[in-house]
Amino acid sequence: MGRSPCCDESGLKKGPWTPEEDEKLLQYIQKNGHGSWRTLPRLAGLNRCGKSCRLRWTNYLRPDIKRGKFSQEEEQTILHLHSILGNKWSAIATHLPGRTDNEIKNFWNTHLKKRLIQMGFDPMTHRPRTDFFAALPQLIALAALRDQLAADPAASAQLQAGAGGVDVAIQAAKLQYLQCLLQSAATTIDGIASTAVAGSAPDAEAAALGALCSPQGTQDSTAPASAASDQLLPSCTFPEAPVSSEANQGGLGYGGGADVDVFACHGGASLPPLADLSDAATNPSADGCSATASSSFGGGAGSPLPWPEFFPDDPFITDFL
DNA sequence: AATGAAGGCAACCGCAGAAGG
DNA sequence: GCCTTCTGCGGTTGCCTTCAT
Repeated sequence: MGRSPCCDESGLKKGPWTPEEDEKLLQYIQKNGHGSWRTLPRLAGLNRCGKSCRLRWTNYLRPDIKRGKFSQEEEQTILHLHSILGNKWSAIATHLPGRTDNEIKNFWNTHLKKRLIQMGFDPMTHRPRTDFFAALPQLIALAALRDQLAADPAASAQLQAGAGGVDVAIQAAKLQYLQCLLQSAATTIDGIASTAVAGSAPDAEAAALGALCSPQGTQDSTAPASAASDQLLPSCTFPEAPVSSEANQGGLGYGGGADVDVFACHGGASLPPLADLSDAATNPSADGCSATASSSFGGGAGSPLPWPEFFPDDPFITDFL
């Protein structure tokens, strides 16, 4: 496992490529192919190491490189594959024609990852964040509230009918949300090993490929992709959280149970731009279903979480998002 | 207009596996 | 089977641009 000595050679140029260097490399490869990357620089008259040439070619000069912003469909593909494969950028890149692993990696690190975090998802597991211990006192208070309501249904009904009903409903909804997080945390702990190494598991990759290669979406739960995904990514849907049918049908045609789970986590189509989060917060709707249906997230698909639109200004909830 | 902060991206570094002798 | 070389990959860095003050 010797280290490549190519970059240890002194006197080789580093840093940004000049147009002249690009031209030399392009001309040479178009004429001769890249052959051995190690010998290429000398043959092409470049004072660079082979590694640098290969990187420049694969990430920038290759004629089939697609430049520009990632489309929503590409974004969905990345999210979907990342949820299954993890940081296997090259594997992900094979399913995005014209995109390089480096580009995808950068896009993930600078955009998607941040959005997931801001939405309260763990970017590695694609599951709701579970750092709820900071909110333990509130959790206890909510649990007490639940007990109180359970013990006195009449009072509960009265409260809900009266002026305080909204507050109670909100508190109950919070409680339900927290219970979901707790449940999610438990399953995360159980499955964290398999989830964390999902990308390195050949079966997982095969499953992902199977899902992609599947000629049409299928609800057949015996399909390998579905089965594998169910194992690796236990359902993380939220109570009452609507799973956009558009999301499962949209664009990619992955189909199958795998997509249901994965996109339920992400709330359907692509993630909203960061700005949209505040938009959603300032535009609460009357109920969870309509709230998500009317969300501006990702091309009109459902919101990932109904709760922020219930009580967008609540610091307790925003702490989670 | 100047300056600092933040974001985005190209490129480098080092590790690991494959291939060949 | 062992060693060396080469290639590919993922993580990280640093520069450049944009935005905010």
